[in-house]
Amino acid sequence: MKIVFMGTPDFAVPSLNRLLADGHQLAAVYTNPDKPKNRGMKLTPSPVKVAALAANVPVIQPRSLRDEGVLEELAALEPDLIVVAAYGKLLPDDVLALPKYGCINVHSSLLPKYRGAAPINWAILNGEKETGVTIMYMAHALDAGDIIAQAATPIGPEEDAAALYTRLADLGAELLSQTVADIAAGTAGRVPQDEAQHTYAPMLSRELSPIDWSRTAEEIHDQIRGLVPWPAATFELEGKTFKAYASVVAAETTQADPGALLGGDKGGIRFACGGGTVLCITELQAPGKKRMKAADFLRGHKL
RNA sequence: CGCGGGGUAGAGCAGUUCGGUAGCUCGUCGGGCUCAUAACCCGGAGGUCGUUGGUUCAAAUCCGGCCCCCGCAA
Repeated sequence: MKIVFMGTPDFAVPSLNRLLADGHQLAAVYTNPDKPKNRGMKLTPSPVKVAALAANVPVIQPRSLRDEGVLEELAALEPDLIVVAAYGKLLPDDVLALPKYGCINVHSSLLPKYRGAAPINWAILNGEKETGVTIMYMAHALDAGDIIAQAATPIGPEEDAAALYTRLADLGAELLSQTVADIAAGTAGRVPQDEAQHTYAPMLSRELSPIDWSRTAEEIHDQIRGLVPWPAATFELEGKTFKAYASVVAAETTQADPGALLGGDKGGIRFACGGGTVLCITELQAPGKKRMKAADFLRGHKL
């Protein structure tokens, strides 16, 4: 099977590597152009580009798939199949129609739920107990194509988005491997999505960060782990804005107003939440400091 | 040269303004108390103060170069 792969972030890397390990011919890898990132605005290649170069696969980085000559270049590769995983661009209809076996996408949710940019985070933010990955044919509308295969997995009660991200990337690669084999064998299924059930998982922003202590401890716990590692849930303490990276819902209850600081010890820093519930922040980051356990923070700071 | 914060004992911090014996909390080791303890009491070990040059009688502290870390921004 002659495949063109399109992807950009870490999520796509296991899928690319799995296709290589399965012995498929990778005609080229498309990924977003190197961007100025981080301190000093250094030009940084995408994780997929790094992986592709390591495997000696040609890398193509068009600014837009609609630019002059891009379609021709892609057509010249004569791919049997285009595999997309978090590429970060919509594919024009011309591209969708190009490969013999079509274009398929690895998406990190159980479609039709959580179409869009941040399905992993939103599943946790919404307190879902289960999520998964979907391989589907790509259609004109975003994440709306016919489903080929799905794999579900439970979300651990303490699991954060970063951990789930890694797990789903591996699960997606596994499912992709099977699916490509099924497509080659002509045994792949094709089931339309139930449009009535679809929801969207929009891009994250820092507007989601501030903790509203009037929500329940459970909800805030979901917010904290759903926003790891970025943009991270934030709260105010002693006039500074801290990021919260991990928490546990306390067994105790309180009469204190939501947001009240109840205390801090080896277990963490406890705050009153909505409905008398209590949340214990166990991992945090002060401005200019590294991410650390709440217990470590308390060694140098009296509350 | 995009903007800002930071590097001091195993961990987290204070001390830097105004140079003058390396300090706090925790951990760790030893001893004590206790039915017992992550509690309490006593004692000890552990730091080239990121690095490198300079100023000075004297530098964690003042001045210059460099390295690394964090946030913003993307």
